[in-house]
Amino acid sequence: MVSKEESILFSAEMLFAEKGFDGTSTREISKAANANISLIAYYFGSKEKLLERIFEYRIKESLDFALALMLREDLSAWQKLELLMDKFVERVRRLKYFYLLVQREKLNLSNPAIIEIIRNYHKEFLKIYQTILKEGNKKGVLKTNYSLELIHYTISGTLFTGINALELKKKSKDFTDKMEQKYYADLKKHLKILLKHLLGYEGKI
Amino acid sequence: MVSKEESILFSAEMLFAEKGFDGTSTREISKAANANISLIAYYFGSKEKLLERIFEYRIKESLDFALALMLREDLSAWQKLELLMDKFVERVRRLKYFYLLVQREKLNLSNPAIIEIIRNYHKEFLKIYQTILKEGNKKGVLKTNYSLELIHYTISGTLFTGINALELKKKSKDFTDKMEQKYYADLKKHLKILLKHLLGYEGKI
DNA sequence: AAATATTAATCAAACGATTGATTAATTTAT
DNA sequence: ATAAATTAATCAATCGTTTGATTAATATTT
Repeated sequence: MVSKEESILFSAEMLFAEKGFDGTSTREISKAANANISLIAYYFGSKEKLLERIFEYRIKESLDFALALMLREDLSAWQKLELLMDKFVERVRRLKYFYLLVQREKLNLSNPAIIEIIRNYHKEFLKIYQTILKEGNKKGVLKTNYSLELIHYTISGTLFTGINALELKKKSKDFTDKMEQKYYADLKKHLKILLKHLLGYEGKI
Repeated sequence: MVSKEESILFSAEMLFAEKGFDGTSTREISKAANANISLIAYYFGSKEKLLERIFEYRIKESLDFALALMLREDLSAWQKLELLMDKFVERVRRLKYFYLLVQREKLNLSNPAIIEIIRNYHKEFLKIYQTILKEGNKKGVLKTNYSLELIHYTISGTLFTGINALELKKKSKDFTDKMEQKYYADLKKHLKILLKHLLGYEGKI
């Protein structure tokens, strides 16, 4: 049982992701959420602030999983990176609407509050990389002289571009579930290979 | 001296890129183009068809440069790839509004005509990679067993993600022209390193 | 060469529909 | 009975598009 407030939030997330912020009307949102249109103002203040709330809601939980991973002591640095790639892919897959929204807003850069959230998210993500890499560097298995920023662009760029292209493929009728499974498996493997090369990891993946 | 038709086309390209299709009104476009609002219908039929015309206009010239590069006989396969990376970066930089638009529409997938243009563009680009790689493979300097599609996702994903992040950086006052120059140089280098690893190139870059 | 007809380009004004937001009234829960 | 949640109705503003008229240039006929 979800409240009207949550219903509006989730409906808006999906609609904003699929049709864009300006391409989605408050009436569409309220209809999809089965809520009266004035409840948007009642719970969120405005359409714009509803968008901001979606970001706050999702980002809050977004870095936690990476942070928790970083602190695990039963894994080597490289194992952490491998797991990070797997979990990152799965997360973007599970929250595809939200990450579509993130990509849209990265192109927009019009809402200052959201710009700040994205900036901070990026910064925190780099920190996590850095912590893991320092650990791997101490043991001499990973090199850290390569630009972390460029590595991050490649990892997230490959992931998002790959998943967007998948959405295009899925529009074809002859694209099966099995093919989708393989697609995600290949993508995960590819991300690890990229990291292996860029970080000079010599072990098996 | 540009005609009103061109003026509308270029103004719309910039506005659609910066504010999105739905975020841009026909009145804004006509004002930016210094043209009467009815000229949009007169020259293009509708706002939607104006968007399609922008794609047709830019895509037509877009593959030509890659095609011409592919046919050059004075360059080795690896040299062609290096040049392709340089030119690709420079092109996206020069036509940043258009490539912003492309990224937006890759998230949208609502206009069938544009979906088809993007699909074809992607297909043609893969062909060009393939032709160059076959040539490099014949001489044994490049391996071609790696997925071309994944390589393309990584190259274009890295490029677009990098350039989008640059736009975010440029919003800071202390980001100088010199830093931007270095940023682009580093990005080009990084793309070549990615290719080198993924294609198993052993020579110097 | 002059007069007429046709075309392309441009304009201000208006169209009906939809937009995000707000009001005041009503229902529901505490 | 008070507070919180929800509703229908309404607001001014803006949306994409269309209209009918005007200008200037070109083509055709006399």
